[in-house]
Amino acid sequence: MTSKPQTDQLMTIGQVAQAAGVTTPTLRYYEEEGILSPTTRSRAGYRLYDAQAVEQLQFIRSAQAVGFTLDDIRTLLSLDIGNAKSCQAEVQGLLTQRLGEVNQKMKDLKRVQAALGRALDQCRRSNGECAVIKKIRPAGKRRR
Amino acid sequence: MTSKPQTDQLMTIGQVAQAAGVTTPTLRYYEEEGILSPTTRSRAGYRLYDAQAVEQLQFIRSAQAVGFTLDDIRTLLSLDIGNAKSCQAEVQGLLTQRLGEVNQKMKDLKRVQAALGRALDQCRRSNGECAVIKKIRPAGKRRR
DNA sequence: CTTGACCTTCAAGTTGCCTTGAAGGTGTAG
DNA sequence: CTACACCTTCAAGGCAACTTGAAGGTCAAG
Repeated sequence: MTSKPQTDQLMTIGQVAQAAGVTTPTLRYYEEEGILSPTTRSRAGYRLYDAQAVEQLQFIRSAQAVGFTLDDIRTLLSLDIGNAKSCQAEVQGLLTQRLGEVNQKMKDLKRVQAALGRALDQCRRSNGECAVIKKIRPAGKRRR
Repeated sequence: MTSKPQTDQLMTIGQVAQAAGVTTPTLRYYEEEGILSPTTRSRAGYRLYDAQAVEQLQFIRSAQAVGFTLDDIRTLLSLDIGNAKSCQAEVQGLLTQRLGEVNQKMKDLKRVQAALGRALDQCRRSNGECAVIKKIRPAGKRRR
């Protein structure tokens, strides 16, 4: 047969999950929630995703990491972020509003960064002094 | 209670809640979780907080807004962020690690910002074209 | 001394975002 | 044909971070 072209290949749920660093139940959950659906299904009913899905998942995880809910993200994705073709005053307004939220988060993040930086600075400055050995918990479970 | 708690005065749970924009059950929950405790109690058992509590709450809400869990935040606060006096190699390591996470979040946030910016840009560029009026949901419930 | 806005504790309920388990079909290698 | 690693659906379970409700105590104002 003709060798399959690299571009536009479809992937199974397991391959996408692996590539994006999520689990397969999570992908099924995202479909159920209308956040990310497979491009098509195989004859046997297997979910098949295109390469774009991995990029979208990366966007989703980034947005989640900075505090957006899946509900927020669904709305954002519905605006066809990246290759927007929908654009009404309403859409523009929503985008502008969300950009405002992002800017607020930027401030929040800088505040946290500054606090950590200050603490670390003071920590280094007063070195070789502290006698008390504080027990540090190994930083709870990552990623909600 | 006194209607004007000016300098260095202690505040009741309701006053703190109002000043920080949270609810009183949330403050009680934070105490239960060991995240923020009142400085003292009145004779009748009322929680009394000092002014610092409001600042700490602002830090907590900022950290939450950018995706840190209360568990993360408890750890950070236990390091006495702001006026650090504890400092061991372990603590320094943890702070450095957390700063790394913050930097990752900065990247995530910029990715989201870029995507929104791109969409808005394309939106403005192709104005007066789109015929389809898309129904926009009024942006789900804010704050997880 | 009563009213009404505060405060208290304790317990149960809710929402978001998955995770885990059961029961079974699919596809390729040996 | 048999393993075996995939895939399927459906249902239940779990954890974080609150929220809500019940039952009652506190306190300055009228």
